[in-house]
Order: sequence, then structure tokens, then C-alpha cells
Amino acid sequence: MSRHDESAPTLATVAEAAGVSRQTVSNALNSPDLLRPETLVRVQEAIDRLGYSPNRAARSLRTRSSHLIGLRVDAAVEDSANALMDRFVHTLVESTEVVGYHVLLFTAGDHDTPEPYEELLRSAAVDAFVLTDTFLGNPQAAWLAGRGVPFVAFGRPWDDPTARHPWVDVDGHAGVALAVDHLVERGHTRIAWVGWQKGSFIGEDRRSGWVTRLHEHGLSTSRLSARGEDTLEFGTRAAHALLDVAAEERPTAFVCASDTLAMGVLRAVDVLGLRPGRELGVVGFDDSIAAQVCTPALTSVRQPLEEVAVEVVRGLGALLAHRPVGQPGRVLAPTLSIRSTS
Amino acid sequence: MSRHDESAPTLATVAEAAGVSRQTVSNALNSPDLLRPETLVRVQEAIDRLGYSPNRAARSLRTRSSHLIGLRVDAAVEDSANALMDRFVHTLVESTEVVGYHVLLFTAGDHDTPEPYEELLRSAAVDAFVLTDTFLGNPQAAWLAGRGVPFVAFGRPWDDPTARHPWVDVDGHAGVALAVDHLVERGHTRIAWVGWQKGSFIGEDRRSGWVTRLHEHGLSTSRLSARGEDTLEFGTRAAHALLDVAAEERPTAFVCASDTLAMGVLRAVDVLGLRPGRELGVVGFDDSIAAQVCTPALTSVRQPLEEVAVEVVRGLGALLAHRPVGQPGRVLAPTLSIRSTS
DNA sequence: ATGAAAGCGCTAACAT
DNA sequence: ATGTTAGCGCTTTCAT
Repeated sequence: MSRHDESAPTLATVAEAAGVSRQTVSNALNSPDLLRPETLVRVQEAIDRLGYSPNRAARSLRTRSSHLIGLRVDAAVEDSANALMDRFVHTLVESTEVVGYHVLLFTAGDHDTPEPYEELLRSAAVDAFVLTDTFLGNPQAAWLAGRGVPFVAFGRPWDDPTARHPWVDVDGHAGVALAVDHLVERGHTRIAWVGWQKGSFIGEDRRSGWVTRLHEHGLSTSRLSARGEDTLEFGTRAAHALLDVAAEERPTAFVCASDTLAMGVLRAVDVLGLRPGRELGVVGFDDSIAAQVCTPALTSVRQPLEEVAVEVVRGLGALLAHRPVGQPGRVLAPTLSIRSTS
Repeated sequence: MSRHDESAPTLATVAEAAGVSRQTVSNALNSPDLLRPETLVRVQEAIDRLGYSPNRAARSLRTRSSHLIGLRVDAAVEDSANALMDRFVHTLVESTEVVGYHVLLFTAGDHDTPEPYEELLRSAAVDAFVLTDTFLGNPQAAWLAGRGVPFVAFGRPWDDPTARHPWVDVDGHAGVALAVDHLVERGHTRIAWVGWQKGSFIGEDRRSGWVTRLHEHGLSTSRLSARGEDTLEFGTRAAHALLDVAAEERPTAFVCASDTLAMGVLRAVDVLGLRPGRELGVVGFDDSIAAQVCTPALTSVRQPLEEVAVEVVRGLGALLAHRPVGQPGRVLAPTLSIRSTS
């Protein structure tokens, strides 16, 4: 309860304590090389002794930059394994702190409108945004870019290859190709795809890895593909449907567009009394916590989220320093976390 | 790219447009009842027309309150099912927005020091904190309270019942009792406990639900308890050890202190060829995503995180308005999500 | 290398 | 009910 009495030290307090002017203290903080080493030491001592931290509001007001980055949080979806956020957010916060920024969370309701973004920007609450809900090739990117809102996207502008905003993405095609190679190596020749309906750019990207790679291995893709929504239930239904054929036509492995779908496939496999990893291979996508802890543990394509976060912050840095971005996009390679189901 | 030219409207801009003084516009925003209805409408129109939002930095500087709440994010732990944050954070952000606040994320490194908290507070970056890492009865609470840092804790001050800071917690004892009742109802009489080592207040709270309830049902607890670290591996080891006894001494059900432990138990159960939900009951704690999507789906005690978040924000409101908190703590009741393993 | 003056946009206190 | 004045703590510009 000591804090309430004493009012926090300001530049003036420190200046007086160090026997210099306010301006010199400010310089000590922002352009230390302007000071004589001797003075710098004296000022620094006063700062430490008084426990001074510059007031952010005052600094923001003056510099017109809050040093805050906006990140939208969606409602947590139940019954879905795609909880990538935890991993991503932590590294994002850590990386932004290194460059002197913080992350501010906000919600945007159900509607995809630019309103909350613009409000936050107008009120100078944030300097820029990180976009993550890129499920359908983030449509927000288009209207935010059009309105001059500064942001970096996790996810490619699939619908507009000419877009100039900075983005970072993970190579879904390559990730699935990794999964296919792995299964082929394990001796599988009939490898099925369980993915999302057409219209999802990400879904098509991932699926193309399956198609391409299977053909490159000289394997057929016909009658081996199921598409639907990203739910456990659809995964289960799809697996049942794909397995409900003559024995020689039956797939021996499933590659899925998400861990959620893969968990659904495992449900079907369990009901049919098959053992994943023995009679049947299953590979998911996202390397979610659920994939890691379930029994049998799910082999899954792992997105390098930590790397993504670091790259996003790099992009943010360039954006806020008005450094020209040569090449706005960067695609990172995923890896395969091999576990018991393959 | 239009935004860069025009400088954002200020109070003065709006005042001129509406033909009133700056102060009147400020009042329109902060004390609308001070204005004549007619004037209010005119000002409001000008605000809407110009798309004015008050500058947060200026407001913070003047009012000495950032309207930001600090929330520490830890590194996401791999191979652990305890990802409660997603669910909690979303509601927290939503609730804070309702009362005009935003959530700011920060990290604190590995060391439990008050430094990052104090820094954020000194620089007026945040008005208060939400404490969530209450694993061991949040020791931070003590030193933060001692230093006059305003915060609301998710988690009781187990080690100091006289603590006066506001907190919200979930009744672990009651949650486990729920699990025990459910298993007894299903006909189980030898119900084992897989939990954490002594010294964890939360662990003891949850375990006490098992002990008490078993005794109330006239059942024995002897040789039915295992304690260790909160890992998948320990859950597996504990289950093996508990099951490696004479048939009549063998537990027929496991209640676990966390979903992580429960997932570990399921590993052992799988190896032994037992079927969870048939020969053996397993109940976890946290109702994590993994519990929901794994096969068989795990019965688990569900914490009312959304309610917790709402209560936390309520506490924050009282704290920041310097409203006296009659009773600083509030314990919420968990529920049981019944699935296939029981 | 250091200091003085001005002002960022807002609200609290005091007029009117 | 509305206007005037002052100042929150900082940085930018210009003097010295």
C-alpha cells in the first residue's frame, strides 16, 4: 500500500536528482550518445535509484505511437483440436517485447467488419495489427489494406496475389507432401484424403500436396478423397464412407486437413476395431495438444508457429519504421511430428 | 492509403464543426447529462460525421489511467492438456471491453519476480493485473499485494487466508466429489486417485474431494492413491503401479487431478488392453480440448472459466473504482462433462 | 553537450 | 449549460 502515497517519479524528478535538465534525462533515455559519459552515468544512477520508468501515455501522446499491437481473439471453439493460438501468442508477445512493443487483445464480435480495427487505430490505441484468422484466405486483409490500416497477416492473400501487405504463411502443400512421403515409406499405397470443401484456399493448398505427391509416387487418388466441414463428426463419417468398400479398394492410411478431422477418423477406426499405426495409418495437421496426448498419439504436420511469430514481428518492424518491404510474403516450411498412428 | 494524409480529428475539430467549445464536446462524451439535449445531438452528429474517437494517450495522460489490464502469458507447455487459457482469455477480453477496458499481454520470463509487473505499473501501461498462474496457490499474490499492485487473482490465497485482495476460484474439492459420485453411481467401489505431490494447495483441495467423498460412501481409500508430477508419463506409471496388484485389490476407476494425468492413465489402460468406459472408469480435470476430441472421449470436471472471467472483471471494476470489496473471494462450482470413459 | 520553450489531446477546476 | 484556463509527462526544435 506504499505506492499510493508517493507519486511516480517523472523526468523532472530525475533531472533534479541528477542535477541536470529534464531534456538531458530524456536524451539519456532516447539518445544516450548525445550525453557526456560522465553525465550519462549520473543520470542513469538517478533513474535506477528513483525507479523511474517513462510514462507511456505521455510518450505516446508526443510521439503519436502507442507501441501497442492489436490482436483479435476469437471465441474458443469447443470440440475442435485447432488451438494453435497458445503457442503462437506466447512467441508473438515475447518477440514484440524485444522490440519494445506490447500486444493488446480485442474482440470483433461475429461480424467481419473493419469497425473495431478502425476504432482502435483512430483512438491511437494501437499502431498496427496482427491478423490470424486466415481460414478462408483472410478477407479482412483486403478491406484493411484498402483503408490503409497497417497490419501483418499470418496467412497468404490467396485471393489477390498482387496484394502488397506483408504476410507470413506456412506451406500446407509441403506439409501434406511430408505426410504422404512418410506413409509411402511405411509401405502404404492407398492413401486417402479427408479435407475441407472446395472454396477454402488453405484446404486446396493442403489437398494439392496429397494429389501431387501421390501421383509423383505413381499412386492413384481416385475414390480416395472426402471433403466436408472441419468437425470431428465429418472426419468420422468420411472414414466410415471411405472404408466401406471392397477390401482391395480400401485405403490403408488417411491424411487429414486438420487434427480435428484426424481425431474424427480415429473415432471411426476405433469403432471398426482397427488399430491405428498397425492396420491403418492416420496423419493430422496442426500438431495440436490433443494430437500429442491422445492414445494412440497422432502423427501430425507441425506448423512452425514460433518462427511465424518472429517473422510477423519482423514484418511489423519494417511496417512501423516505414521501411520498404521488398518482398511482402514469406512462406515457412512445416515439419512432421511422427507418433504412434503411422 | 488515405489515412496518412488527413490527420485524425480532435476535440477542437469536433468543437468547431459543432459550433461549441472543446469542453462541451468532452462533456458530451463523459457527462452527456450536463448538455442540453439539443446541443448533445448537434455534437453527436459532428462526432459521427467526422469519425471522431478520443485519443487514448491524451486521455490516459490526463486521467492517469490507461484502461488497460495486464495479463501474463506463459510459454505453452507441450505434451500437456491444460490449455485453459483460450477459453478464459476470450471471455476476459469480452468482459473487459464491456466496461471500457482492454487486455494487454506480457511475459515475465522464467523468474517469478515482481519486476515486470512493477515496470508496467510505473510506466502507467496498465491499471491492474489479472493473475492466473495459480498452480501453487500463486505466491505472486503475496508480493504483489505487499507492494500495492492492484490485481485480481484467479486462484485462492491458500497460504494466507487473511489476504485482502480480490480473487475468484473454482471449487476443486466439489469437482472431484462430483466425479466420485458419478463413478459410484456407475457401480465402482474401488476408485483410485492420481494426483500431484503434497505441497500443491490445489492438488490437496482436489484430492480432499476424493478422500471425503469416498469415505462418505463408505468406501476405502487405502492403497488407492498415487502422487507425482503433472505429466502424461507419471499418469501412465501411476496407473500401471495401481493396477499391478491382486485382482480383488485392483481399482476399477481413476479420478485424476488433471486431464494430462488422465491421458497418461489412458495410455496405460490401452497397453493393458483394457477398455476405458467398460472395464475401467477414468475421469480427468479441466475438460480440455484433448478430453473432448480423443477416443474414447474423456469424462472430465469442467471449470466454469467464462464465469470466472466475468467475476474477475467484476472484481477489477470494484478495485479500480476503489469500491470496498466486502468479501474479497468467490468460489465457483465446477460441473462434470460426462463422456465415454466412465 | 546541455537547456528553454512549445505543444501533443485531453479533462478537472473554475468561471460565467 | 457552456466557456476559459491550466497542466498531465513527454519529445521536438531551436538556442546556447
